[in-house]
Amino acid sequence: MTEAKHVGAAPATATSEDGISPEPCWVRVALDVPLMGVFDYRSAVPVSVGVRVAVPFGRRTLIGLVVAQPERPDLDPGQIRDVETILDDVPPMSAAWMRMVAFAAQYYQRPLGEVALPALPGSLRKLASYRGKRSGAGPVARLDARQARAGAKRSKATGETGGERSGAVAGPVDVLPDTVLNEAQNTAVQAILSGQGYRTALLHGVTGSGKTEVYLHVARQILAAGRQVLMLVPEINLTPQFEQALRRRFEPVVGPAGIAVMHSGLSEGERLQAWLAAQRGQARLVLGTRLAIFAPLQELGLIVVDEEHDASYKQQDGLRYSARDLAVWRGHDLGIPVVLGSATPALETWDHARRGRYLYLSLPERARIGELPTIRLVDTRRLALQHGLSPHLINAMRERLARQEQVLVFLNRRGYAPALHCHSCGWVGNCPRCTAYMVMHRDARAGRYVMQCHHCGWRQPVPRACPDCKDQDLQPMGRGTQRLEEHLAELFPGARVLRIDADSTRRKGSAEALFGQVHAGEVDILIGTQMVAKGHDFARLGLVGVLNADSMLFSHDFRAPERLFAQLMQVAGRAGRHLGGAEVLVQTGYPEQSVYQALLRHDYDGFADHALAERKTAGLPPYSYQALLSAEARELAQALAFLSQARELAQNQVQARPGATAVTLYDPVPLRIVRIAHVERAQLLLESASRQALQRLLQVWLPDLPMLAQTLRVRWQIEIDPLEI
DNA sequence: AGCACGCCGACT
DNA sequence: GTCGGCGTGCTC
Repeated sequence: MTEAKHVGAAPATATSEDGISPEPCWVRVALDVPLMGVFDYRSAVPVSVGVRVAVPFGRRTLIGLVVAQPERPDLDPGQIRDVETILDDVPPMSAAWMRMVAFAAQYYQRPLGEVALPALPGSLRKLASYRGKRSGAGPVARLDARQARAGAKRSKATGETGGERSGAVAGPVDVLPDTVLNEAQNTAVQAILSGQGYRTALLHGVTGSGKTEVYLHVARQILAAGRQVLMLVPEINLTPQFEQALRRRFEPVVGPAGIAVMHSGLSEGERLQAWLAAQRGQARLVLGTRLAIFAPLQELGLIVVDEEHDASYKQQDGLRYSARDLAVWRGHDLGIPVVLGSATPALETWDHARRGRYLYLSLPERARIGELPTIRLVDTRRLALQHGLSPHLINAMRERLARQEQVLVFLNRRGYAPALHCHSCGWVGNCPRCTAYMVMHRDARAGRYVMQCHHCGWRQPVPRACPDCKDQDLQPMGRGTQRLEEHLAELFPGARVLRIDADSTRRKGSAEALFGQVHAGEVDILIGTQMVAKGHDFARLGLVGVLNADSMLFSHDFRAPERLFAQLMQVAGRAGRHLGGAEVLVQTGYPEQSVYQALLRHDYDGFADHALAERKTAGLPPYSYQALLSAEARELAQALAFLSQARELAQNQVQARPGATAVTLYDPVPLRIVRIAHVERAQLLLESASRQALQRLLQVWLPDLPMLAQTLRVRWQIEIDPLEI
């Protein structure tokens, strides 16, 4: 047995004073490998649960997390290897944190290590950060040393002695200059704070109704009570103003170090710094994207999830967790309040509120000046459209522009035209690697057009003639934001037109710059994709035109109307918060659709109740629970074969347990876009009225799949509570 | 997922 | 003769 080395604090003593080796200790370690289960190791000294260790694994060494100290190992002791290093440069992860990752691993059907380790900053889980570097002390010691040096430099410069410790809330919190709340906001704050222990509240209010003020007032009380606050937002880059607001309000109390930001855009060092600040209790308030739900917060007293309906809370690769759902779980586990805020709550959330499982708090009107914009539908079925624009919209734009107001034209389709089409033979340009149209793009710098695949990134020049019939009459089909920009510039020659989409904001910081132009009033007509729908409050925006909204309705996904409603409400919310009399024109060929009718009345409640009734009839979520098995292979047939054999295995499992709540196994189906980058994909949906029944089936079924996948040469993954099917 | 072992093609 | 292609087998 070799002696485990320590990194950081106290050295380990493997042998006692008299030189006799004590009994070895067993440690159970979670590793970030795609193998179900945990791995036992031998250690000379006991290692607490929640401590990281470096262990040999096959031919390499990995950092793992100790999850148990078993009496006996699972394996024959002869097969068990020794812990190489105990990494005790940070305190053990708390029992509560361990519970959370264990729950997530179990619920999302992944190995514990694949959840726990990626939840740590990279430098704490990669051995490279402990090797080779000078002083060898590891990333934490290096960071602390650097900060101590920086601190010494600062205090030398300012003549101060002590460092700025902001571990605890300093001074009376009531000194804060707080805004005055309206009655509904006040009621909400009181209701959230009045309960004892766990409680999830749905804070329902349109854009501008003052949800943020409610968060801030509640947070202030929690901070004053000496607890930490976690605030989640969908995308940190779209809401730097959120951080500004927090800093303005809370920096005087908790200090600059009292607020930490966590998102995927941070560098390795910044990430570690924020994580340590949270872990050590220096950060009292953590603002972050979905990954921040795993922040180690020992004194957590409140979790806020802003725009809780937003799909960004669901991770779409690796561990497919929902940060919103984990927030509710964590709040429940810790016995603390959770606030879910939205103008258009997810129907799952709405259902909980309706049943009284969540506290329902409504902020009915806009808190500040301004009224809700008027929404009008423009029935495009009998209209002659000009470049896709109805006469109504064009006229309304004229009027608004004449009044020096800004106009937003919303079109959720980037590029010049969604396809290239041959008028004589009907050929349409497809991606050579995918079963998808190539999108025509205008390369502004080169002044010419290129074809681009939005699924795999493939690019090629625009063909001069049709590859099939050699006809040269190739025409762009449909309209993207670039083409719309061109048309609008022709239609409104005097107007300053700006386009904001993923293409025009590719370079870092350019989104900020473009939004800045809009805010500064340097833009008359703004063209935007969904990028413009989130977060920004355009003070001088008098009119929003929505093009092509119907395309979202045609999606086969049962959540399409819900997403459309949320998106349109969100876009409508951009308009005239301070202006008054703002208007939203939605062009549609289906004005009688209930989504649009509800939208006209700003009637989320009506829409949601109607949609829920439909879901209930159809047995769809939230009245059932789903899991999605997807498979990819070179040939669709392989993927389908894997899925149908998997389905058979599941069928056997279902039949083996009569009396259990039924789990429906649908037929395997190819994905709508079958091939992406030469990989063909299919999926199998599982559904049950009982979450437990579904979970139990998955537990016995999934272990059979790796072998099946290997023989059929198929890659697969399981997603729990899929958002898109 | 890595990482190595293991057998078959074009080259310093 | 090797370098290297990725098939498959294993990891407490």
